[in-house]
Amino acid sequence: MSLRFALLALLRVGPLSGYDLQKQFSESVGHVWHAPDSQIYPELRKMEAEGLVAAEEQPRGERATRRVYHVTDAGDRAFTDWMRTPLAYSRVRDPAHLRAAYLETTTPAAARAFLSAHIAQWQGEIARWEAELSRIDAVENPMLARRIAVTAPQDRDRTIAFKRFAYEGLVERARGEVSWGRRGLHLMDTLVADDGSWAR
Amino acid sequence: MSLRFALLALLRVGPLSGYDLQKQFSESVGHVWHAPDSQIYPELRKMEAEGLVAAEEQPRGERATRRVYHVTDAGDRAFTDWMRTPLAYSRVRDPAHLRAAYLETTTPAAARAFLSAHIAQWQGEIARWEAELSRIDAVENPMLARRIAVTAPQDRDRTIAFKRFAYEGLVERARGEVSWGRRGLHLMDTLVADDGSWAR
DNA sequence: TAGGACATGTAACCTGTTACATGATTTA
DNA sequence: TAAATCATGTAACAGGTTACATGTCCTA
Repeated sequence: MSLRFALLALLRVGPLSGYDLQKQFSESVGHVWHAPDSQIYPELRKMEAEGLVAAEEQPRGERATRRVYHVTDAGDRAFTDWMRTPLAYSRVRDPAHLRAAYLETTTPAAARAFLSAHIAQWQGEIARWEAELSRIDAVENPMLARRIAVTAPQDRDRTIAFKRFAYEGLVERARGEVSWGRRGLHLMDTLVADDGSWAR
Repeated sequence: MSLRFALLALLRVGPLSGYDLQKQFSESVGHVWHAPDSQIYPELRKMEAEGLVAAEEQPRGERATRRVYHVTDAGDRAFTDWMRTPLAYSRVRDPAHLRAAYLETTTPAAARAFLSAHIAQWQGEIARWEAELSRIDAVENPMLARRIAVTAPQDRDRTIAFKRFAYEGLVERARGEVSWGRRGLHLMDTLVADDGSWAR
């Protein structure tokens, strides 16, 4: 549902081929909304069929062509309409918290392994998002640079401020996950120390 | 993928019919892993076909029957194996942060509406989870009470400790979302105050 | 001339959502 | 006898994952 809006957000900055889009995607919006290329190409075709984007076929060498997509008026309207529409929040479905609720059913070693992996997972995400934050500050991210280039000077700060805001939110959430995992490890220490019986 | 393990977690406490399971589900594991009944019934049939659960058909009145499911040895093994298996973390796909990254493309009113809705959404979740935490402390939740009843006394603290741990994690995350949303509203104030031009 | 980047997909499958569909039993 | 609750699903579709599939062009 959101994929097409992520794609529109990128294309609104300027036309891109499916291939370029997919590459830019993975190092910009992809940090917030992951999508593999096998999903991007068909989605672009669907959006084309619905008139949200239009493709211009460009010859590439002798035989090959590439399809360069741009946003149509209808696509632009779809994007701005979506931005005004309340978000549909999906119901919680969280494998990590599901498992956490039943850690007493496994061995202390498995419980600790789960918690350590959770911490490592989110530390990895923090590293990625913080790197992205530095790139935002330095306007090093190519998509952001292009976006800033086509943005009126008085609007640039806002553009950057919201990118920062979004990524800071992700980093904070990830930090929360890490500290939750650490609390879990402490909990393990107290539970195992209090009661030597827990080992299966 | 996780649905069957959520179901097994409940059934390990004792046999339940699909209907009872579905009711208990929504007020226990369902807080962590939502699933509608239209998903639960077919999943139980699939699990039965795979030998993870077995059903006993009980007559109900003159004509009707109900199928009461219990966990088989294979099902128990599947659950404990899953508890030992590293979790597969799925890639980030977060509509709220996606939208947040592009708030400069909409009106200040729409941006504020989005942030307020985000805050309200997570405050609602906090209320639900905190209520559940009180029920956990009072051992009022029927599934937890049954679970405690079949748990050896020295293991009860652990069982409760991990339920608390899981729900506390959810509450903390939700608090993070609320404070992120509030920061967003403050950001709006500074951006709109600094620059009267932002209104479309 | 070989390898890496460019370029674009299809197919099968799983998970989840939404809407629809039906009927029996119990209780007020 | 009507309403609530018990009881169990099916069907169609949307969205996402994984694996597979194919070929061109540029550059060292």
